[in-house]
Amino acid sequence: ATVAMTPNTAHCVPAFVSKLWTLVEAPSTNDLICWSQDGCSFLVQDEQRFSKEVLPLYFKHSNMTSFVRQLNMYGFHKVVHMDAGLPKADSQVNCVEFQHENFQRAQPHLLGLIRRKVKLISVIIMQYIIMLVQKQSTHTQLLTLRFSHAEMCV
Amino acid sequence: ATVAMTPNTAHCVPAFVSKLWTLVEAPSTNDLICWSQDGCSFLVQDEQRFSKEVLPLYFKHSNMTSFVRQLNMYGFHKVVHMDAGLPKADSQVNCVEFQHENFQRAQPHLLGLIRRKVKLISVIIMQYIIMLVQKQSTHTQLLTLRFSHAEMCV
Amino acid sequence: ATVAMTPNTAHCVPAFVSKLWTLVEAPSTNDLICWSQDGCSFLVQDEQRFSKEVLPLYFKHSNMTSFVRQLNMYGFHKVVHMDAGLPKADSQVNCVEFQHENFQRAQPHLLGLIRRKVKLISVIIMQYIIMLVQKQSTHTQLLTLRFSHAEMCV
DNA sequence: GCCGTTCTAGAATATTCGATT
DNA sequence: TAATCGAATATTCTAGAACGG
Repeated sequence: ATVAMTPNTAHCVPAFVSKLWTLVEAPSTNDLICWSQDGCSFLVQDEQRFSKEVLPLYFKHSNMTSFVRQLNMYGFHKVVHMDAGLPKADSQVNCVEFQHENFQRAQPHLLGLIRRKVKLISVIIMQYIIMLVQKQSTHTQLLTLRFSHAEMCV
Repeated sequence: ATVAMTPNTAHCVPAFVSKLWTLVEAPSTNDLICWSQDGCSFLVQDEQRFSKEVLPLYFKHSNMTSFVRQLNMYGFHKVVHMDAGLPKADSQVNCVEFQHENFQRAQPHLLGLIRRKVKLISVIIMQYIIMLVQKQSTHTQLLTLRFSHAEMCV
Repeated sequence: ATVAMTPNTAHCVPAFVSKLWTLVEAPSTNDLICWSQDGCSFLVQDEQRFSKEVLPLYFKHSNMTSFVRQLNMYGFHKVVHMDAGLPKADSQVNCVEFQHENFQRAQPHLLGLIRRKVKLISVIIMQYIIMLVQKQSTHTQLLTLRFSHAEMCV
């Protein structure tokens, strides 16, 4: 099953999300990427084979890190397992799980709610402050300038 | 019994606490770590075997001191026994007991209340700044208000 | 060849850097990690095998991403190849290269100059604020006190 | 101009070591 | 002395930044 990728003004599904859905649904690659049992997350069974064999079929790269960067950019979160990082038994080797509240099996109508992240205003402000800081030669100058009593009292 | 460990949500159980609960509950290691009789604390019966055999199954180390550091970081306290410091009878050798008001047998719903100690004040300040930010409608307004106009124009 | 890891007052080599040097020098793993031809950088030939077979021998993990995070933390930079991102010929598959001006073949005396990155000035300022905060009893006091000229001039 | 890819950094927890009480 | 904590590095997950399409 695939999902429309064309921009439908209001509720279009981003290209990445659409590809991801197709990827998880595809029976041919279910041994490498598939839904979790309850359908609320998806699993990558063998990170190494997945990145080299499956990713280039959908994206312009074969790096797990780029795939994860996109997942985070769209608000997905890694599901942490109890045995994370421990020397693994063969049965449990290399299982990665990601989740997003609007990415669920049999719920394609939710996909349009998944949005790419943009910068927060707070981040923009902090960056502005840091830029100012870097232009100052001494700490005292900077600190005197920045936080004055009157400004901080709401 | 296991406890959900998903990060980044509001009321999730920290990974360490989740692992600890699993560890104490696990029947297979009840001879080394188990609940106390009243279920209000847990006991480590043989520190040496526990650290070498059980810890590496859940953590990236096999040191009792690292385990204790984490316990203290999450607000657990050692329960001091009356015979502490005395030459120990064989029956009492190597018994360590730790306690936390929200870590009790058959009360997993309390685990979410166990919090890692952090420098909370920094968070409070950041939230305060963010709150200030969110009260402003435009960037220019905000910047003018917070930090004097002259300073922000680089 | 190994490098002393003991803190020698002034110019001790950080544990990570020492391990990295040992790792690159070790003849037994030269097929997976070795010096570049000119000795000014090092190469990881097969990222997948390297991460699973070599990393756990030196670190508490087997993730390339954790290794790269440390490299960046110590000021190493990835050397970008011209064929990055292209469909790779078999001979060139999976070759990763990193470089640091003080990490060179036959120059172990430079290793002490490699330093872990520390927090940015903005963070230091925040911590200073926190220290001030902890001296105050109430929020109102704190906010007024915090950002006044006199307090911030160290 | 937004999205995708890559390299690097931020932020929180984890581990170690030594100081404090 | 024993229990707790501070601080530095280590590991993990997520985000910033630069660049190109």
